[in-house]
Amino acid sequence: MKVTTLKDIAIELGISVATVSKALKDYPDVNKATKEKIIQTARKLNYSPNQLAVNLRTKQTKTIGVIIPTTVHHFFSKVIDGIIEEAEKKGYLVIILQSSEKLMLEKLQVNLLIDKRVDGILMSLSNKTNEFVHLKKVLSRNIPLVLFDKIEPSIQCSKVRIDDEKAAYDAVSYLISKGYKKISHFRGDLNPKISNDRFKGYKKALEDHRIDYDPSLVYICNNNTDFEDGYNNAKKLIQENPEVDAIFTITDLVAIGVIKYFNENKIKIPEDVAVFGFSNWFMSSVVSPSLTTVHQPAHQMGVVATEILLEEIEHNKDNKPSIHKEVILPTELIFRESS
Amino acid sequence: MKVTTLKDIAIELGISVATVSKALKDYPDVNKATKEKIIQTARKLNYSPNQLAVNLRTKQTKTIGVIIPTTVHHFFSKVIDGIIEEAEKKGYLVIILQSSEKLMLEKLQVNLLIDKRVDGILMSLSNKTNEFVHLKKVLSRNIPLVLFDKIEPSIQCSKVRIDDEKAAYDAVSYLISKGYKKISHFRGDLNPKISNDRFKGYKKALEDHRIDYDPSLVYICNNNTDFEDGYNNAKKLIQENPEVDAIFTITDLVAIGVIKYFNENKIKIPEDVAVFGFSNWFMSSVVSPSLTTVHQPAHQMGVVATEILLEEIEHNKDNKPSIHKEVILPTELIFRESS
DNA sequence: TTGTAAGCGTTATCAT
DNA sequence: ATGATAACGCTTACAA
Repeated sequence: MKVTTLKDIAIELGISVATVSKALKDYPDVNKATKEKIIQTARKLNYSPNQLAVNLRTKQTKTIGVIIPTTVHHFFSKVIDGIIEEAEKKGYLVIILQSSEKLMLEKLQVNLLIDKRVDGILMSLSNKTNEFVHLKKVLSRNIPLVLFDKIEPSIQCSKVRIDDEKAAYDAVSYLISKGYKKISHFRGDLNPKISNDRFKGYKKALEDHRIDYDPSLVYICNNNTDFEDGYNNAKKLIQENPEVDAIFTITDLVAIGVIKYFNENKIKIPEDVAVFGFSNWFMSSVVSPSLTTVHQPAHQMGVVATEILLEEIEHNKDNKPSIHKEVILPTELIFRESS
Repeated sequence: MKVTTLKDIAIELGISVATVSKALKDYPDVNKATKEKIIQTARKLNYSPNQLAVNLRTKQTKTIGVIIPTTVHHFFSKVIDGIIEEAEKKGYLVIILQSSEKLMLEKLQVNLLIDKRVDGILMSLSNKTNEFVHLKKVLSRNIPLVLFDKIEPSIQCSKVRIDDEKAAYDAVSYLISKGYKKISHFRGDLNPKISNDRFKGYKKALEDHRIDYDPSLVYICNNNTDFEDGYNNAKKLIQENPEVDAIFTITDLVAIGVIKYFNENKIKIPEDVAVFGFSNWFMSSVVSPSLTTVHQPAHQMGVVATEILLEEIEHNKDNKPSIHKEVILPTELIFRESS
């Protein structure tokens, strides 16, 4: 089936393309009768505008790009959900790219999106991202950029995140208030800000409550902060520091690995060792014992980041100078059985 | 920063746009020296082609569209991962849309993708989809379409799926071989083919092993086949059919809801009641007791569906008649503690 | 009220 | 080897 264009309609009716275009876009200066005719034949020929042509002409694509480390992750899949939901609501399409935690890919993907002329870009940086020319390139092209979750403070753009340091501080302070003293931390990679912030919060809570910080109680999750990290680190921890009485983990998945190991080895939670997760992933309420954790508003983060991005896009169109926002979404401690 | 176009380069060098275009596309008929100059200035001016213009001209967007019921789902997030991975490998971008199990949205989104001139579409149908004009519209426009997972047999296009009936049959047969006799089934919605196929497999296994089919042992998961469905149906089941000795569930999430309820109520798994899941979601190996289930190759399904789609797209370009494939990916029973 | 024509940034044919 | 030109399908200022 041939695809109908404005020209086809124009020829069919023996009028000009311009008039057809105007009629279909509801311009006031077109005769009611002709307009009616045009709409009729448009419908008859099953016309729908070629967005490529529209985009080229109007210089906007009604499309935003998203670059995240991975889609297979409870947190990111909820963020994506929020992004798509909000974007669709405002008539925007969403192109999703995965950096797979590789800086090189991330740079490449930024270029892809720029060439594709997306109206704006949403990013959560890879754990390996330690230089930012690609982000600056986006900004220098005047393409709105919003960073969320894994952000870089030095980049001049809007950001949506939680206060990781405070959340970690609160979590560890709670453990301390419950009487735990030998508190281990299973932290994330050394590079990402969120990982460092949570670590800082952990350390600060100890200090503020006069507990000596013991570096040997800190374990790094370098297997992609996965279930296995929790499982394996728990094993090591118990061997190396049998006197430990609590663990604060960088994320729920790691905590669930810990729980699995402890359950298998008859280490009682929280009697022998308490466990505190991070994210409030759905599964954390389901495992046994259920996991005490920090609620992180993933879906909302997607929605808010997209709202801000679309605002900036509209702003940009009107050539107004853009004002960047930094939104810090509230977190909440969720108390369950594990501590 | 102004975005560089071919024209800018041409002016800078005092030559024609045509030559610049050819040089950058490595046409043979351009002088080596001028070509060198052109490439230099292109780099200097940070040129990258405006894909919108390229697309309009070449009539292909190197973009594919994906419509799925939801992204927040272990199965679909793995499929997406496979799709993006394969698409990126071949230089295609991926636009993702969520139907949220609404037929109306699904139809709308098909139109969006058509207008956007995507080169092909990948779909897993919503549970509510019971008419297919929108799919036929895609085909009549000669846009390659591949259905996966939730498919519709009557549509003439390529399909990638598993053999749900056989997988369910094998699962239930296994339960029977282990001596279970009162086997309940927590099934999915009444409309989707996969839900009906799994139900058919369940029923056929009973019949083939001379166990009477008892409709009162079949429960429907109508809360989006969620954790709650498992939990609530388990409660009802135990009240209404205390003599039940096994449950085959439509999906792992439901099974995990069952496990939660049983654990809370000291019903022993598998001694009192065995549980069999479906999907082999990562969590199924982690819960206690670990879940016996059917392995469903989610990531591979995404990869294969995309491979087929891109093949058809290339085929289409050469105006060859397209041959549709139906690929059935193998499943596998994964035996763990719950049965 | 309708139509003409330029232009968005490319590509590709056909002259030169 | 290079360039002029039309075309892709649409929008929009301007002319009729």
